[in-house]
Amino acid sequence: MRPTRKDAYKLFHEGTLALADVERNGIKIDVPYLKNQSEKIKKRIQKNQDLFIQSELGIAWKSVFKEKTNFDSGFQLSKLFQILGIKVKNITEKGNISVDEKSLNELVKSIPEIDILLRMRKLKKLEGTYIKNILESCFDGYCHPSFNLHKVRTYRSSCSEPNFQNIPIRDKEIGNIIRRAFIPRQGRKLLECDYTGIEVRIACCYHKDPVMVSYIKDKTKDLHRDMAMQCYSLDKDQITKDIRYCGKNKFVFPQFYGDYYVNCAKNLWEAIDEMDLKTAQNIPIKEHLSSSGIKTYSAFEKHIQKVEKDFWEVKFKKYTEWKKLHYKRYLQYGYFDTLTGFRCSGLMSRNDVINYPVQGSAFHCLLWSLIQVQNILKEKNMKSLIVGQIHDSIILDIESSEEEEICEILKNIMTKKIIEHWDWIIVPLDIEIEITPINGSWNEKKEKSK
DNA sequence: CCAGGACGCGCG
DNA sequence: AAAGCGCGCGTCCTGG
Repeated sequence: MRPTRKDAYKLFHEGTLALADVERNGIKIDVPYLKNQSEKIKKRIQKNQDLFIQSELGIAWKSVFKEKTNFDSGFQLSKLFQILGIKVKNITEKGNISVDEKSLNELVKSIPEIDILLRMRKLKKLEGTYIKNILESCFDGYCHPSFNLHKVRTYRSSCSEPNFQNIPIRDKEIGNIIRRAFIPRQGRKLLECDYTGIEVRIACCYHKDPVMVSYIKDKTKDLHRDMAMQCYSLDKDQITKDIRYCGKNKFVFPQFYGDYYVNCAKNLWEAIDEMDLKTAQNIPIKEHLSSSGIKTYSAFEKHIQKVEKDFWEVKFKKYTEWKKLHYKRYLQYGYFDTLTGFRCSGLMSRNDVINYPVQGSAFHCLLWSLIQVQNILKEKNMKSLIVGQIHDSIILDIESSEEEEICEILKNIMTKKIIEHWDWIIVPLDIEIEITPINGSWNEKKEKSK
């Protein structure tokens, strides 16, 4: 760890103490539920395996690998594909046949039993990585993950034994099963408080791009929607939730992290069929693109290249200037300092240099807030407890009667006090609060009405 | 037999 | 010229 200033040292010193409290508090686990689920999931895995063995692919697998057959082995599967002459588009970094979910999904049409294999993988991940691990690390019904501040290059935190920061949520079915196991103490609620779009906002504090700042300050503006419009050549009234999602996750964020138009174009294009994208007026996107003169993939790629050029050279000119200057300074000095006072040095790629300071400082906003909230809870002798942290969110186990006071404290610290504390924060910060019912589990969290 | 590489996959 | 950032953890597999 290389703090360059006293306040940076202080942040991590106090952060360590506060996180030690969080670790000691622990999060309550519904152990009987989890044990029951473990059995159920194991049975489902077995059922799928029985089904797969009898499938054409399963039989071929057995005839090739005999007693060594192992349906968990990606190595065997890629060998099998080679032998059977099954073509797979994607390859791994080391040049081997890729058998990840995306590659396999492309084969489902011609080999339907692949679906069973994918199902098995999902359930095994759930049981092996989550259910089993949480049960094993549970002590007296409480799980006490370790929150580390000394292990990440960007000065973010990490979490282990178990890793509380990667509990499934994107896959609804899997997410519900596992999050149902995280519960509040008797008669209480779980509360999760997120910083909304913290990395984009903290990036503004570095590049100070006026266009980006106005996107954040002006609530009628919407960058993800605007970029979705440009990428798919649409008007405002043609945008749907799915189309905006693609603008956000297949153009804007990848671009911020340093991706380039070839990948973006590919992902935006593939999403059209995968998600069956249609305009709000129900016109299929490819049809729409075609009538706007973009008839082939190659034309689409050229179009996205132009969108990218406009994005960085026209729209966010000042952002681009910062990236250039910041990287140049790194090349000159061999290091750079974050706004929060930490030094990053050593060999880094251009993308690393641009991303590290933002990722680190964004987390430091969360850490600083967590420390303040923890101190207030102690000073006021409150019963609510902080039980976890996930990069841009704090999770509390709250006494119901303290709910309103807790929300006030969170809002005050995370959106007001922090701006007073760090004068380099030049954009407003905002939070979102989600709460479970009394005795409700983590999968029942709902946004608190304001 | 163990350590570590490779891969896959979960989250922000 | 390069070509998306950060983690932890499970399994399989190879090489010492």
